[in-house]
Amino acid sequence: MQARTHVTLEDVARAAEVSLATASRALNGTAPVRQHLRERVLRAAEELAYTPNAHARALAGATHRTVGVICHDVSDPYFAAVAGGIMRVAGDNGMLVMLASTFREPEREIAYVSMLRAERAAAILLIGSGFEDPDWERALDAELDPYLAGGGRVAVVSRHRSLKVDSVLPENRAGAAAMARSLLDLGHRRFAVLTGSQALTTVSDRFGGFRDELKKAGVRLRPADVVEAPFTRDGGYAAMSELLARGLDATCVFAVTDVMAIGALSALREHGLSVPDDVSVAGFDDIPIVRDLTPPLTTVALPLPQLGERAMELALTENPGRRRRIHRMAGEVVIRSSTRKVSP
Amino acid sequence: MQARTHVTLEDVARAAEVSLATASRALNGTAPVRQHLRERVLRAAEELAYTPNAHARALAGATHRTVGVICHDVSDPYFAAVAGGIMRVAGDNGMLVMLASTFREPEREIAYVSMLRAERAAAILLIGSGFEDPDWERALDAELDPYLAGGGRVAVVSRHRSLKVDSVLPENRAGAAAMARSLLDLGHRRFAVLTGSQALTTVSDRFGGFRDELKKAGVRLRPADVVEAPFTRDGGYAAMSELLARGLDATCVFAVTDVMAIGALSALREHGLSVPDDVSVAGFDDIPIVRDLTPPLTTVALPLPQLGERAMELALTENPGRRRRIHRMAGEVVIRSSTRKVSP
DNA sequence: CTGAAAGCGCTTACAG
DNA sequence: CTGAAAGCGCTTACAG
Repeated sequence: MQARTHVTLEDVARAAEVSLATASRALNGTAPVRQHLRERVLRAAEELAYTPNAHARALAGATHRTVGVICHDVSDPYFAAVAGGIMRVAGDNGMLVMLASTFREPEREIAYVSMLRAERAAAILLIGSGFEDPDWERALDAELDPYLAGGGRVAVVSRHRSLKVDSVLPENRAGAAAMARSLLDLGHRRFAVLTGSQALTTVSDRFGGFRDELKKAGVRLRPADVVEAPFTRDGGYAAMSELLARGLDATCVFAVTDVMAIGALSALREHGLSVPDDVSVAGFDDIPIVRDLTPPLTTVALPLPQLGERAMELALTENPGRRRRIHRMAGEVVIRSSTRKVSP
Repeated sequence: MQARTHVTLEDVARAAEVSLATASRALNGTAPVRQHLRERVLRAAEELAYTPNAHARALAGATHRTVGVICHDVSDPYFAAVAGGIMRVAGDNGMLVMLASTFREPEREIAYVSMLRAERAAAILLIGSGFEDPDWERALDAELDPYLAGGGRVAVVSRHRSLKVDSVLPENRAGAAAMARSLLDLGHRRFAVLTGSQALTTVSDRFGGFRDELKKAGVRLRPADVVEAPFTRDGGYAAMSELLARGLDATCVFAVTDVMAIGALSALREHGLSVPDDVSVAGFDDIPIVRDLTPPLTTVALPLPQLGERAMELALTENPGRRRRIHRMAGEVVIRSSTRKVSP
């Protein structure tokens, strides 16, 4: 066992020959302290390499500058981009971020909310699609409700929530519909779609928006045209491979995320098919890497870092009306070279 | 102002009609408590949605399950991959990770170490290349030394440190040398190198290893063959563009990181040059995306998630000998299609 | 096995 | 402006 001997405020006060209260005030600037005393305190703190104990401060009532962020997977490029925005705003506000990866296990998410609650985080951010699962929603609310009741702030990105929490909502449905229109405009009539689990609200919104817009134009998606796979690069690769094995007859493949589209692109290349000459491919998100692909990917661009920034700002900002604030973020179709015009 | 009323252990004890001590022991299992009392406590805690105050626990002496991780930028694919490993091990050990992005500002790094020290994090991980800057080293040590003296654990990835801290060290120099040999074997004799700031130890190791190995083979790099730029995709793009503007006469371009290589690839494509037919390109790191590029990138593969896992394990594991433990991780040259054979 | 009490390291009314 | 003291919410010897 290591002797965990820390320098305390009391050590500083003694060295500076002042009271605890004066040392505290000098260090925090919370109340005026005469110049020469302040200097003595600061010098003592410096010499002793004093660092206040954040736990003691938090316990004694000072506000704790810590926010919790829960995501599915830090190493996913989508989240990495959103996290960039979160970290920027957090850093600018002197907040420390506690980050947790759930690896898409709902129980982990609930466990982390509980830990963050225990840490008395000033705010909790939930990033990424939730599940349409009433049991899970209920268990999550059981953690979130008392947290909110205790004055905690919660903001979510990409989640429909019955709860009254502030939300940043990408317009998934509208974005996917706009993409459908763009692809129809290019002349495509036969589509295939690569989706993740339909239990994820993001997936069902994007898929639904795409499918409904096609339907309006009289284009139907048959069940065989839709392949569901994990929400990852390898999922996209697997889904595309399956489609190819069945004999692809679409002229255009829409993947509900760029990450899946990247896997699809690799599957097509390995299969000897050329994009966009043999088949067009489109994605959703506009993660940074997709413009460096060959061909660069057509996609629905979401302002990823801003999603994180807005969420952080909502969480950091007082909510006077106490009503749920919703910040919608539109996606924009960006046509790059992975899609081409065809004659219908 | 919000009334931050939390349910406390005292509330639970009262509801269960036991003493504070018994409630604490029942909840933590730190000492035997008779069955019927324990059940009463657990039920009361459940009903009141009680969450222990982590600050009070930490202050009262319980160990705090929190680790701090400091990196340059969460949204960099290199770090995202390393972070994946860190989060996995942290999650398996029930630790909460506090993550900070320095955006390559040395002062921020020092400020974050100080914050993590205040948080009494059980361990601090420093991920990513340090600078060769004595002032900064000294200021950092001034924070780290008292932390270590207080029983804190520190582990670093990709850093040379004079300090006695556990380290995970990718073999940058050897990896770059191996890459040089592979490229020489392919017949290349005229090289260009895209580097980041030479003040970063990672850069100087990789660049040095590459250059020295070429020299052994009698191949010299002229100053004009080396372009320094920011350690990012855009830096690689800019460096490559500059090289092209000057009239590229190399048959092979080595970028000291994959991220820079990606930018270089895009610059080449926009310039109408084909890789590898017109020029070969190689990188370093093997971030996940590079195998999905067209052409897939030749690179020195580092086991990125393992770098994070090892660092976390070092930090979580008692160090009996109290000596600096160094975990070296070899890189492996992976030849993909971005490089081709040429006749010298 | 159980409880009363001290103590962790701060902050902040409350007097002066 | 300064200090003595209470209190934040726990854990853990110390008695019993």
